[in-house]
Amino acid sequence: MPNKKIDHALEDILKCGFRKSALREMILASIASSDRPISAADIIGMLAKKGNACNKTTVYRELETLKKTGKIKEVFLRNDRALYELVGSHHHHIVCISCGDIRHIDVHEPAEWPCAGSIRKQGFKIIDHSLEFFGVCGQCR
Amino acid sequence: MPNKKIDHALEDILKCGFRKSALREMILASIASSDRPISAADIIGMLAKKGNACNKTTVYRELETLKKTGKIKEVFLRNDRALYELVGSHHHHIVCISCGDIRHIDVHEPAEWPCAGSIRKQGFKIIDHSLEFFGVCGQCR
DNA sequence: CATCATAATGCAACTAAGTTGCATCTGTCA
DNA sequence: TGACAGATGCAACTTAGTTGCATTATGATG
Repeated sequence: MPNKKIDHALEDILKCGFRKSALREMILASIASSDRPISAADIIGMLAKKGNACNKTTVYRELETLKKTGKIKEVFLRNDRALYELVGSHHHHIVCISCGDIRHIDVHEPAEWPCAGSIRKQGFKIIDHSLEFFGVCGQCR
Repeated sequence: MPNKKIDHALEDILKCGFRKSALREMILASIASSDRPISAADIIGMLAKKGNACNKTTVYRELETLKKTGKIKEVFLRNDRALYELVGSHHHHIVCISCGDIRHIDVHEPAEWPCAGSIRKQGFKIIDHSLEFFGVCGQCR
């Protein structure tokens, strides 16, 4: 199944001086196919299941490249492992503190947070923000 | 310097079936004395500087106890290490993606987030939330 | 289309955060 | 004050992530 979004991202990566490779495409596709942020271990597992065993070093380095080129972002939802998701529509998450399940949610946010002015006054340049809700999901209650 | 807040927390911990100990008090005091979330390694370093060398296992176990008894909370601001702060006034953070510096900020939030209703409708019980701003601090610009 | 610089990949060894089992010590309470 | 259970330290372990090095493959250029 061809994916325009992924193809476009790969072209863009090419312009940054990186190359196209089957593995790069598969790793990007894994992240794109998931409806929640996934870890390096998740990616290795997904590729292995499709018969594409892949070294963990390669995955970690690839995640670094995709991050540098702005294709994916790292999200901080638990400390034991890094999670990654496609950069795209801005959204937030609900995290179950019991089973660890993570889902996307849409939040109507103010165009400008009330605190943004005072943060800027400290000389801090805001690049991104996160808003996450922690609790117990329906399954775990 | 005696600290009422810490003494009260220790009394409360006692009621939970745990005991008072010099180390427990020092670890709690370390966290309380910092104006930003700190890591297990930070705590070990702070205690060592005061001449109170302490095993890392003890620190990790203590952090677990303090978390269970609701005295501290773990915050998710970077994946490479867990950070802890005192439970108390609800607040948020600004995180410098260049130097890693983390500071508290006060945010005027809505009493109820617009999305809270739809999250609850999914059967998810919200216990806590986080709102963090990532960017570049004045020092790093 | 052949060449070549450089990016991509894998492997093994390593680092560092955090965990576990076990022996010993100590605070609390009857 | 004696005993039980929690607190502590130590060593060994687990696991996410990193690094150095050798090999392979991509794509720009002539």
